[in-house]
Amino acid sequence: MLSQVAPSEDLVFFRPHQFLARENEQPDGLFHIQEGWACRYRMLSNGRRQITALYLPGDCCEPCWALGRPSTQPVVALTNIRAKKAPCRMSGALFADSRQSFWKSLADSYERQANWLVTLGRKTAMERLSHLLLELFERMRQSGLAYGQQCALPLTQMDIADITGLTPVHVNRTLQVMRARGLVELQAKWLRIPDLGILREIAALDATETLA
Amino acid sequence: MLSQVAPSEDLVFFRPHQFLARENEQPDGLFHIQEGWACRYRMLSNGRRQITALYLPGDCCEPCWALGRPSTQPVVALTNIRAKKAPCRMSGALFADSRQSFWKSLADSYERQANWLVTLGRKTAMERLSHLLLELFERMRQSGLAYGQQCALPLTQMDIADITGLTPVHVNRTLQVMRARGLVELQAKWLRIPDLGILREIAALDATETLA
DNA sequence: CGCCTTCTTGAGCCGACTCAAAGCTAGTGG
DNA sequence: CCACTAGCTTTGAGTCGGCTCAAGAAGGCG
Repeated sequence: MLSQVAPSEDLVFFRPHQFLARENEQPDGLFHIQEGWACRYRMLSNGRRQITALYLPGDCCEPCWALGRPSTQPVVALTNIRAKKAPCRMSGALFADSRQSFWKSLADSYERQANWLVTLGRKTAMERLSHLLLELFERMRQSGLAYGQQCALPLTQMDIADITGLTPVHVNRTLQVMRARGLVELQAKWLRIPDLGILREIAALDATETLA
Repeated sequence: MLSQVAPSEDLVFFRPHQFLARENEQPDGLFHIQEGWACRYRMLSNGRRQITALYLPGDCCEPCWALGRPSTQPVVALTNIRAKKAPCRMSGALFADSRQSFWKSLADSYERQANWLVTLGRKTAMERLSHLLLELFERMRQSGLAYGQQCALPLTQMDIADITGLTPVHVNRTLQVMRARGLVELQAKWLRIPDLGILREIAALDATETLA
């Protein structure tokens, strides 16, 4: 992957809670995440927080930056991260190679956001959690990081609460019900979904939602 | 803008409840809305509905279609609409003229979605309504369709409920409180905001949210 | 071992929901 | 001009899903 030039400054690393981008900052490059998870979020008064995007291995962070705007929400590492930094300019010659994949990641990201509007606006706690776990499993699977019915899931219940718009306490209680019903196994940052079809039904997902 | 060919078939009209696009359909063109309002939405079981985007006069419907995907959510007219249909292909010569404005509308739409994730996930009924009314006023103003502190707002309370993730009954009661406090005037499809600053505070909006 | 974060449990509360009915309003046709 | 209708708005009363506050248990790590 690294050419003979192999600019070592292309590879960047982050630790949990470190910022990949701050609010109102014009990022100087896109991150192609090779390992680790990050998220974009916004804080409100009262300490309320809402996570508005997750970046998993293989993801581009953040597609919208290439449209030439400052980042309006901070992006922070949730785990240790290894990423490759690419220049932001769409006109760049290097960038032309990955034009297709870039537009795909932008469209995916856009569609995921639209799906989450539906979930946050209209769904119950169990439907929200089912949506999240299915989406994460599916994204990990497409990156070749799922093993059978399982994958890593390095989120705390508080992170999950801030994605699903719930409180950590209610996430905990709802997950217990789901575990008791055999819908998911989730412990030690590891997720197993015994039956994707059943969980999809519970998530009240549209047949067309790809979760990719 | 229209060349000497001036194809009259570029102009299209819709009536309320008519579809601009259906689910899983590859739209053959983008609509530049000249007059009227439309929305994108998704239906769930139990008749639950969530609106995921609004298209106002001056808006491009739907930026994401140009990225070459079938529409995953239907788009329907909320009022009478007059629009201009443009070919979808980004490579088109005609399209190059409006490349800048297209990317701007895509980025705006993406950012509005991210802002609404925060509102639907973490905000109270009054904060949600304040966010919506401010955003609509601001968008109308930028299109030159606001007059002083007022603008048209051709939505029913049920539409508003489906945007804000509330029930029509609760929208009604919350609007009454807001009217009683002098925060907004809203009647006969007409909106007046006596004090934008106060409403912005109540909306719990981030200082960086442009609402454009 | 001690510290810190995360997870779990309990008890009480409240914002928003449901169900149901009545009052408006605008448009239609006689 | 008025009756009729359909859709929208308003009101009331009761319920509930998810929240808050608080404390304790279980990990993980130096």
